[in-house]
Amino acid sequence: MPELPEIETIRRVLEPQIRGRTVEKVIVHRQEVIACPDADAFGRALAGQSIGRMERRGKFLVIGFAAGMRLILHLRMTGCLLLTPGEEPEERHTHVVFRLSGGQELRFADTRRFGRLWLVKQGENERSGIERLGKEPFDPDFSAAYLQSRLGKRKKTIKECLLEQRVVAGIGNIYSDEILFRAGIYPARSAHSLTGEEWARLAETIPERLSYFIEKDAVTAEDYWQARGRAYRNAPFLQVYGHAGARCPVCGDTLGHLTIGGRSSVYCPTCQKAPSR
DNA sequence: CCAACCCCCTGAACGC
DNA sequence: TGCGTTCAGGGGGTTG
Repeated sequence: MPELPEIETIRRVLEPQIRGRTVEKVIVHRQEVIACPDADAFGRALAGQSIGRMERRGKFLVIGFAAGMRLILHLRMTGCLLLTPGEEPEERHTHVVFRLSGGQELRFADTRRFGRLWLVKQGENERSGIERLGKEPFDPDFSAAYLQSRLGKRKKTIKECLLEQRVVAGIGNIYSDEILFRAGIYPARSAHSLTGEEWARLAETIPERLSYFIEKDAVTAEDYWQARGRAYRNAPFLQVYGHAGARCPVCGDTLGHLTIGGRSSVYCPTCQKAPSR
């Protein structure tokens, strides 16, 4: 589910609420969601630790502890993090519970169990993939030159390229469609067919769209809790994703649908011209 | 390096 | 209404 804007929202809501709290106890219902170390070592290492900063890198969340220890989380499709009073009944599919000082619990729930947690010491990354991520869209070095150097010779479609976390960190299926629509680029174009001007437009549009959706996604701690950690509010602002068959908000043409790299894609046939051939 | 394919799970929506 | 099928906004691993 969540892509960069939603992960950023979770970070903004939770960080001020959990920072400085102590993890009193860890309860693991499903060991398989803990990628490393094993569940016992995971709980032992965290017990008594004080929570430091919570950061985002791509679609990963990283919670810092003393001595450089980090808890890395990836929510994948259906994972969610909920901070809730300990006396509240557990949501279905709650797999890991962090009991915090003050009576609150931080709970990781995930219907499909694709999400993973890694607890790593300073310098380690344990194949979480976080070390292999490409540039953050908000990195000052993020540029047309960077995109072109990484993708300019690729045969793959530009849409598939935007989904590659090793190139740009944080874009998923929804926002790749929104970005390509905004940039006026047909999603099934081969990356190597893009012009310099188009790379420049993409480099501008990627951070622009992502910040726009981060703002639209803003939510209070109370609303986040009410929605049980699933307060995704961007749907009303999506221009193309989920709107195949509807009118293009810019030109009024009928939005089309394509399958690209096995992923559903929506685009405007007028605003995003397909190559003639 | 790259592309093509496989796998992991549950639940909602769809089609008959 | 019921039931089988398809699809979903994530990523990793293996093979050629």
